Amino acid sequence: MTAQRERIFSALHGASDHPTAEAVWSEVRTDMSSISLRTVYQTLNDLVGMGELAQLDIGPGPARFDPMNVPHHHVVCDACGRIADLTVEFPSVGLPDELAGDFDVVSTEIIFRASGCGVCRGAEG
Amino acid sequence: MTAQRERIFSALHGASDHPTAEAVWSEVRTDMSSISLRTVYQTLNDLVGMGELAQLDIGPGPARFDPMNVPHHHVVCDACGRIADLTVEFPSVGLPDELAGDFDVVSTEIIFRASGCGVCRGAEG
DNA sequence: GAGCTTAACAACAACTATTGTTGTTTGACA
DNA sequence: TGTCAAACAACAATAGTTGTTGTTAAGCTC
Ligand SMILES: [Mn+2]
Ligand SMILES: [Mn+2]
Ligand SMILES: [Zn+2]
Ligand SMILES: [Zn+2]
Repeated sequence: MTAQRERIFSALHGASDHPTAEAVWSEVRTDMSSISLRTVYQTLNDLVGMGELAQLDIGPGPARFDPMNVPHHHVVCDACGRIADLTVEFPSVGLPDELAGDFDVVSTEIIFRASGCGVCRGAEG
Repeated sequence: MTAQRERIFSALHGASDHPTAEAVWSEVRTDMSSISLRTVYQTLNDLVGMGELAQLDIGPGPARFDPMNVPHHHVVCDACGRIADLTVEFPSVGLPDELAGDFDVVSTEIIFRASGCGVCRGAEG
């Protein structure tokens, strides 16, 4: 673990908003002005590979990175882009028997999509 | 509705595999050799805007387009990229009360991720 | 059917997000 | 201190998608 890796890791754990790679870069550059965006991408990919981070690809735009390493779900506001965590479990959600033999399911993601949220509504009045 | 639009629309309804824009382009070009990829993207976007199609952004790579206009869920094989439809409903899945006031939820997507599937397994032996 | 109008089109350029490449730095260790 | 490997920064390139613009073609008027 190099200084860059540690700094990126801590930046992510300090952010609860599922930042993009560029957002992480922005944050990290306040301390390490010479770090390259390439290194941030590389490190984030490594951490995802190690299972330390999750990568969220929710709709168009850049990938978001998620420091929470317990499985959880998300609520996405399509108006402002906010992504909230949802630690609730839904044990009743499973693949029907007819498909269970076809697919080796390893995880289940639930995404609630919203047309607006408290932050949006608050921002405009 | 122009000939191009009609052809793109029919190409999508003839494909059950959630094709990419490029795949649609490939298919359509067998008949209309001069159609541009730009037109395919434009038309697909228009159809999504009209609610005739859904756009799926599942993980990295190009967007996939979905002709089924009843809400449904998906099973994704991360090994081969196959995406299967799941018309089962999960009525028990909803946003917990504590967040229901914050987010104006308009839809719910469930994605089952698989590490392999019948097609993969069959293909290698 | 010629002339006007407008929407859609093809061609091409630009852009965003991400990854490939390569030479340099850094830090562990002999 | 010299050797080595891993990680890095700089830069180039790629994939996917959208912006722009001049051209074509369909619909309407007379
Ligand atoms: Mn999360
Ligand atoms: Mn589908
Ligand atoms: Zn919002
Ligand atoms: Zn498969």
